[in-house]
Amino acid sequence: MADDLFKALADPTRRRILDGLVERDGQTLFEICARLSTRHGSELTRQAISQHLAVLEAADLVRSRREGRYKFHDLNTEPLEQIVTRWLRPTPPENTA
Amino acid sequence: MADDLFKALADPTRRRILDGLVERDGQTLFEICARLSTRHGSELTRQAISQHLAVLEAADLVRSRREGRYKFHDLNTEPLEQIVTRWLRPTPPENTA
DNA sequence: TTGTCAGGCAAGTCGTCACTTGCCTATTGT
DNA sequence: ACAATAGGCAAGTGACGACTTGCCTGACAA
Repeated sequence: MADDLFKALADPTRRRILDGLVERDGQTLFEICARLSTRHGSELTRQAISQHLAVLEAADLVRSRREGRYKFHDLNTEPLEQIVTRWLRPTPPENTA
Repeated sequence: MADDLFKALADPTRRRILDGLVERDGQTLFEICARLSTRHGSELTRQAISQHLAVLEAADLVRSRREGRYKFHDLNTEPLEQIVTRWLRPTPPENTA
């Protein structure tokens, strides 16, 4: 679980995909490809991106819904929450003795 | 920079090292080895751990200070802050010390 | 129905990463 | 001085990950 999460974040392309989904949620595979190509000079194949999306889905960072021949990808930031809280000193409980 | 950070977090052993440093900061290499061995059943070589520490240092997640023949390793959580804030919807700055 | 568009599966290549082995340096204690 | 301790450097191996190529399925429009 945590393994999938950090593995997913380890790749720069996948991080850029997440960046793109923050800007605009619910993109299709081709939209994501186009974005990576124009925004950043990515020359990756559609299949490459598709595989990246699979990894992101495995980490539950991206969820997909199918509609007809389209498949939309939505960002899920939930898993990110636990990342920092794992290593940050137990934040000062403020008013808990 | 971000590249080093996520690469560093991608490995489970390195994450456990960070866990250990949260518990007890300023450990030496041998202490870290011992911890990984006892706490988790790690049977990794000293050199393996040493290399992991180098990666963590490259990501600035760990800082080391040398004293005589000892080298102490300190956790630095600073780089972790930017992780979540990258993808979380712009959170209200409110408490920026 | 046929062509096109969005996406998927599978195998193969290549590079990188984790880990080991072997040897070396520096500091400390007796 | 000598041995033991804490750590470092470098080359080699094996596995996994990123990416490509080639082909296939399913949905929609003419």
